[in-house]
Amino acid sequence: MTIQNNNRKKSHNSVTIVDVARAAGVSYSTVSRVLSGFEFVNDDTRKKVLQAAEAMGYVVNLQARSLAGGRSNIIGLLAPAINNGYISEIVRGIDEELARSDYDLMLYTTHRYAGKEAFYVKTIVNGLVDGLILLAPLIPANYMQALPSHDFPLVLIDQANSGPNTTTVDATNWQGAYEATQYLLGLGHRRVGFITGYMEISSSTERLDGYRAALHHNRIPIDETLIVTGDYQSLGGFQGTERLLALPQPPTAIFASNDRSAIGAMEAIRAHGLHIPQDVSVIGFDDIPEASLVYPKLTTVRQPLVQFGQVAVRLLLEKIDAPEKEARRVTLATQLVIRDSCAPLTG
Amino acid sequence: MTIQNNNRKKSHNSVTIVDVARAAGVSYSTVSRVLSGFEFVNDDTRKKVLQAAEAMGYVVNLQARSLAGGRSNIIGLLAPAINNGYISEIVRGIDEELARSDYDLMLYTTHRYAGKEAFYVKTIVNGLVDGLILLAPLIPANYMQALPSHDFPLVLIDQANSGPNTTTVDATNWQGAYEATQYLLGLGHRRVGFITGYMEISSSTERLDGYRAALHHNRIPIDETLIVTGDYQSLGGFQGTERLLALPQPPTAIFASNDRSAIGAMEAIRAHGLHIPQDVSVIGFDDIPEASLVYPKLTTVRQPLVQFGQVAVRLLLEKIDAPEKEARRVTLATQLVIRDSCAPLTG
DNA sequence: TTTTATCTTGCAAGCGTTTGCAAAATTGGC
DNA sequence: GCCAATTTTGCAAACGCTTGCAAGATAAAA
Repeated sequence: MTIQNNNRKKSHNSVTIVDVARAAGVSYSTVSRVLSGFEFVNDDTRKKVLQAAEAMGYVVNLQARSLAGGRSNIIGLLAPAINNGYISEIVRGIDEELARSDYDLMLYTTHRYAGKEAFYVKTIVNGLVDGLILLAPLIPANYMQALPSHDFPLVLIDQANSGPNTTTVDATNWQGAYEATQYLLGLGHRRVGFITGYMEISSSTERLDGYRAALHHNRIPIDETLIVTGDYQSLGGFQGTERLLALPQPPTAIFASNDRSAIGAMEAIRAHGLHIPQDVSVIGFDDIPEASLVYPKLTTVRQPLVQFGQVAVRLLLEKIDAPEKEARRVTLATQLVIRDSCAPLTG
Repeated sequence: MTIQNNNRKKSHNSVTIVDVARAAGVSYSTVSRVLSGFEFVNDDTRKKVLQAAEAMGYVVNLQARSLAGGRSNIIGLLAPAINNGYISEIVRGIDEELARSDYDLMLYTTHRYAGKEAFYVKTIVNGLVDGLILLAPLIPANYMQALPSHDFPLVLIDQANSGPNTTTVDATNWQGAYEATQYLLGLGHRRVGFITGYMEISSSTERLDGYRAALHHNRIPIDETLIVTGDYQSLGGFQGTERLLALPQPPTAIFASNDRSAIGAMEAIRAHGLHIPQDVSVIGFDDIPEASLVYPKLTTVRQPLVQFGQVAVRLLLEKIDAPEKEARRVTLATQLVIRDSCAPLTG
């Protein structure tokens, strides 16, 4: 039984369209029309209104606008967290692209909502935002079922497990993993350890498949003991690597499903007194900013992270403008970035 | 002259308090009172309403609530960007603390608003958010003057140049810089280069002062050529270091005003074919996650970044509950974190 | 000049809440 | 069992905006 706090006076002495209307000598609906860009307004009237609004320092009240059925000009972003390079690069892309439109960003971190996704999505979406970006959600369905309508503007980033009719942006995970593995094989490695990502997420399985395919095409039998389960986290990479190094025949190269786990792997390797890349080569995936900060600089498969965000926003705005339009899936190309963490197999 | 897009039907088939009221057999104001925790409601009524709301999947419409004078339960964060460890650590703290309350976060990156801060702050604040956090703003006044009332809930992080009556959280910049310099001097260094931060920001001047004070207390004359201007960015650190190394008598240690510029400094040093810490010691400030990723691991002055965010939120919520209360300034302690980038002066 | 099509504008209703005010119901004291 | 004090409820008026409808202006056509 909470105590109500009543001291919130309506101190918004703010200028409303009514004030502007009075100053400009027109009706408030005309002001509304000018301000929301309606076509059929006399140019003189428009000018008058705009001037008055400017002079009085009018700013729109987004709440009211969106309550009345207009747009809130806010889009929601649901991300697992924001404390890692992967996500913050994507968010940067989102932010940059949003800056070109006049939308603002509402940020939700999903760790808060474990188990109550549906409820929170409802709250979010209940008028507040015009569209929603889901960034690498574990189980997209949890969120999607809470959406108010089937064609509520929604874009998924980096998650392909979401049914056919969903707008998605992701990268060529399979291809990227294939090339990375190929690269390692080209350096002479035959025992290539693989640390998986979090296997609920589609990118993880795609990367694993790419790895398998590359071995297969090179007629290298797949040794299942070389495939260890990770979780896209640094610690997972560390632990997975420890298991790999404890093998009777440890790998000479390790392909980690993302850079974070690759960084964990590097630590584990060093903890074993081994050198990178002389003793063990390491390759990652993502090319987060940290990848070129670690020593040795990490060879990795670049995903165009910033572009993920930009494209997602563009797709979302499209969808907002035309909700009935067909969903699209945009797959961006990955690219092998060779730095210092891989060496040819010697001996 | 934009084309109006009218296809946004009110498809919010959402449950409103009126629906809940009907189902529970009470008036909608009673529902409102139950839902916003008003005291004087009969327990049975309360139960009935809560049940009905639950059963119907009611979720509040934040727009309407806040328009009608309630709280939006959203706080705004104005940050320069989000693509660096410094900020994302703080945001993490904010997010964590927010998760414990039931507030949500609206994120604004200020780079979008260059020169129009006042206008955007007005928009933001115009009903949308219950309070505002300003993260390391260059010129706080630009934002503050746009606030609707003098005691609109506002907290500044890491910016002390904001007049006396502002709630602020920052760290012991002077002290931290003093200790870092002291540490370098203790290692025998006498020529300690200093790369400043962006000098518009109070932390920059405080750190510079701390550096000066430490030299002074050790009776080491201050060589102004050893103090070069940076901007808290990696590139600034790089360029500053190049100037330092080009000096007739280059420094044997470099104190960069933050980790980003320290990382830039390290690159410059390596680019000159010198080794860290054997040839030049480097010390940073902040202890962002990247600091322990680089090679060698960066010795630095830790700021409790996550805590910045947490404390800021707590102060802000306090302020929201009691806007008339006195402003406070909370200064958190820094701490020297010794890693591998500094060595005793040899020869 | 009249008629008709096309622009412009204003009015009023409504979006989903909160909250002041007053009426109704309950409680307690005699 | 009655009256006053207190608790509980409902009504109605905002909050600031959008938008369908209809009327008034204006331009084009006849």
